[in-house]
Amino acid sequence: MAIQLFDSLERKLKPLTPSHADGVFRFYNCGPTVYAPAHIGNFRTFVVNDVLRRLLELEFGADKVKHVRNLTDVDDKTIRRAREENRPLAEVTQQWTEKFHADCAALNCLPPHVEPTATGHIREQVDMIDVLMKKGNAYRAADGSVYFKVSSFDRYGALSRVKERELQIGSALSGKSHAADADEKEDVSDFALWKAHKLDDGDNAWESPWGRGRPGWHIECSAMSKKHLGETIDLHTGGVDLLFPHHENEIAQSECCNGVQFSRHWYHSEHLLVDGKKMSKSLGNLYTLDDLRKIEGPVFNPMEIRLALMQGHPRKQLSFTIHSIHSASEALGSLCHFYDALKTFAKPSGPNPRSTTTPSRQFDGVIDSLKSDLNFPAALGELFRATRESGNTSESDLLAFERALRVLGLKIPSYVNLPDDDLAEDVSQRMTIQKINAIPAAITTLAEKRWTAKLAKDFATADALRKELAGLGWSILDRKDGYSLEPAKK
RNA sequence: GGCGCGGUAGCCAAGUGGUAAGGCCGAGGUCUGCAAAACCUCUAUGCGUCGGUUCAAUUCCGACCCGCGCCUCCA
Repeated sequence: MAIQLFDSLERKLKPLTPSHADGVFRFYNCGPTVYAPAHIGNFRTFVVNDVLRRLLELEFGADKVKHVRNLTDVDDKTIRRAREENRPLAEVTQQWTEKFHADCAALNCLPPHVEPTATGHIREQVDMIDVLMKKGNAYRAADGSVYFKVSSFDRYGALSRVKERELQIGSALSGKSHAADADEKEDVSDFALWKAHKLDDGDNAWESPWGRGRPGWHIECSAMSKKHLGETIDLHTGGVDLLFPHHENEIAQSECCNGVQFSRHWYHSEHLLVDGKKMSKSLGNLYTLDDLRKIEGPVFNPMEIRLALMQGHPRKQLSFTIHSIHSASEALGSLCHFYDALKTFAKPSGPNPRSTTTPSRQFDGVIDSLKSDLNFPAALGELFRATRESGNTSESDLLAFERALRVLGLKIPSYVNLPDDDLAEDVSQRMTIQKINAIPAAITTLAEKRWTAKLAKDFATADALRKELAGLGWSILDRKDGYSLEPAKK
């Protein structure tokens, strides 16, 4: 069964297939603008794309997928941030690039094979603009900026189905002018390919045939996609808000420049909603990973966030609340127990059983649901259902479970390690160790006292100490041969 | 005004022309000094409202109500 994915352009499910002779599936995903920490809405999109990447690799082979995701490191926002902080642009974007990478790693998102930057591809962008100028799809305005002439491209609006005329009406009705560039453009719909240098841009300008300036936002993806994946790519993805104008403009630029189809397939993931609205600073409902880390404290596990972000269908808006994390946390906990039980009872049959055992079909429903338009809720439903129905004894079930987890990109904290465990990456987060490290000495002392009292069957004292610990925000959990401490659940 | 999406149990959320996956919460049970954990069981005669088509509609069609997004260099 081929991977079926909704195509935003043709508006129907289509199978994903590589089109180039080398069999490599070419996949471009619009990345972040690096001027601030990404919020969890951004990460919803990146998690969706991460699962897609993992699914593609499962389908075509790890060496048959090329995933490119750009970094926008020069635009109004990055420049403004650098100016406000009185720092060089490159320093600011470097800082936020590193933060982005750290957050992605925490969420277990695989790095793309190529992560090109806009400032690293000025030449490629200039070259494309040059072709567009020569072909008559672009013009230079009085101030030295270069604009794409939307009326020169018949198919403009095919993706967003927004007709040029309606666009103008819309602009007029909303009473908002396209402020900065409005005066120089021949038509409201035209968009900047090259922005002439302004005072506020500072040093952030490059030479071009049209004078000093910097590239417009849209051209970077066209240029970098072309350079790293070729003129026709197999899939282009991003958040819905990029559908118009960003992706519409990319199609116009690339197809006018190259004369061939730009992307064979378009895919857009929907927004994460918080309090029923799209996240925004002005509404005060914007969460970064660090915001959630602060709220959750020492029990914070980024996998809970990943799981929470996967609760809804990627093409539908998803409601996120703090309760979502709690819900995901509990669900993840049950997966942990299942995984431990499976590892304990599914006795390895040889020195390296994983290499000779075939995964069972127990968790195929997970993969099948993902292949069916990335149906996350259905896939997770299958995961939990199959978990409950599993006999807990089969080694091939263990392999099947691990394969399902890998595609979902879920890392499961585990107390049990098999001697031949090749899943170091998947069990690297040792919950116990993390938690023990975070326990203050005073708490440990109280817990020891309570344990002693319990062994002496002095339950009154033991219960009093448990209460005291609870008051301090810690719960004590008795185990078979001891106890463990955990921060009290909220 | 244009374009698009959605309204399913307390919350989140799949799905189907033939009678509602899954997760969380809640309830009961087993276990346990207690608690927790774990495990088991239960929890929508109903899928925004009103019509229509049909042997049969939550699922198709129409109208209406409500919510959200894009039309601003927002994932």
